[in-house]
Amino acid sequence: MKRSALPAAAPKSPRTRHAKDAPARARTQPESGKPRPPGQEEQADRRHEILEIAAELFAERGYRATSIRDIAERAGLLAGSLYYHIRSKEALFVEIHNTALAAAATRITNALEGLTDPWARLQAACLEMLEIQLNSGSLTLPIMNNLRSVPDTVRDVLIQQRDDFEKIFRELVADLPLDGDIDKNLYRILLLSLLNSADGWFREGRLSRADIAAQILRIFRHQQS
Amino acid sequence: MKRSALPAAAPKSPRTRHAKDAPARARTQPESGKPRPPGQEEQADRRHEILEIAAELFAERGYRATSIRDIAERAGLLAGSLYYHIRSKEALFVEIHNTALAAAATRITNALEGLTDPWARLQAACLEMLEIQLNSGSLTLPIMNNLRSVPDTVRDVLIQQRDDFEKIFRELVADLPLDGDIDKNLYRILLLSLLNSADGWFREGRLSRADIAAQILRIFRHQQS
DNA sequence: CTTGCATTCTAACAAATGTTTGGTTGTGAA
DNA sequence: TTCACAACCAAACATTTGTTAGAATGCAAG
Repeated sequence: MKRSALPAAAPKSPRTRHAKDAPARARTQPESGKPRPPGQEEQADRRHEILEIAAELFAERGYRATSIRDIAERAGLLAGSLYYHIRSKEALFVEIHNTALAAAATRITNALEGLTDPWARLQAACLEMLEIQLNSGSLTLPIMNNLRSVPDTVRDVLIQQRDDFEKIFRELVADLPLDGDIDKNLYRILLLSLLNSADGWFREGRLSRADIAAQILRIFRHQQS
Repeated sequence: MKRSALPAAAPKSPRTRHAKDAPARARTQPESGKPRPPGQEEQADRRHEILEIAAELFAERGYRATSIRDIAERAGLLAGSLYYHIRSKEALFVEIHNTALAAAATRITNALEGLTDPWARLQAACLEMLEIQLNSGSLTLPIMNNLRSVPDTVRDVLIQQRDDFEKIFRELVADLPLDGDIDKNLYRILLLSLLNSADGWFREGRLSRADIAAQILRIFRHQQS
């Protein structure tokens, strides 16, 4: 309710503000880390930056708790200016989710390259999924849990996209020499539920991500030969 | 954005409504199932009903996506009337969470009664936790995931309360004859993460809750003797 | 009937929300 | 210089939000 600490003054006349105070870093250079070749690829670059900022906020606060003004402020814009780059908040969220899922899929597929042992493949996938899920900075984080707070129109699209993504794990689990009385469907669902909510239980400093992946496989490995 | 279908008329003068149309079931009897001894225990009964309604809505839509007016409408009241029973939305949520955690703790403790084998105890706890998590109707459902969308002031209280609750599972896991290279802390965290997000992956009709609990233990059971 | 009390309504408030419109700026091309 | 255009600002809009204040309602006790 009261997250932003106001300057404790000027409570009157909210419509005579003269800019240069709220956006907090407007009108400075875009401060990109690279030396920035000044002639090209600058069009969709700003948009990508905005997508990353929005993804980070959505990841740490959820869809509804993240306002358009929050995203705009972090990007150094005013709220209305965001609509030059995006069509709506829902469309922004869906696009973030789609590109994140696609990026995660290719990252996991790449991490599997060269591995043949089914358990080693599963462990590599778990580790890569943990890295993805715990680096909420970049645009690779799917927000696949927390679908409760998202509007109905958005959720259906996300679920469809998520099911496509989970096909990777469906094949991984299918190749496992699991005992016959273990339901492979539930097995995969439980494993994915763990990984998807990783940022809910992960504590920095204890076990490394590789250790956790190894521990997960130590639990989920059964009837190995 | 447009969840409530308006009556498609009367767009003007929104402050001359004459009641008896919006609350949908105002002014009827409290419709309690019991024959209702009409002299007593009626004070806190209405309040309990409101807590249950709010708990159900919070569970299925999340904290921010559930408005005071949603809760009030489901209870047959107007928004302002809710404040006769509650102090604020945050306090309502915290109270729901506390009573839910307490109820869940006693349910699980009761389910453990008489069982001595550590694996049987763990399975009973898992099954009871599943029942709790999948019956979002009553006031026993903790909302322990989804803490991202909750305000900062509330989250700290919930986390403290949740840690107390998880002590039950801490002892359950401590009694397990697990292999030495399995981190019991992570083991418990992963198991709880599964159970807490159960309503995110459970699909009605496939496996029964008891089957799922058995499957979970088939996965998490190691080095048994 | 009257009084008191519990419960709900009516009506508004300020703030926050997603979004739109029209203007302003800088920059590169002509 | 002029032109065009991409990117942003300024200012508002209509809703929705949590919350409050005061007036009605009904019911039980006196």
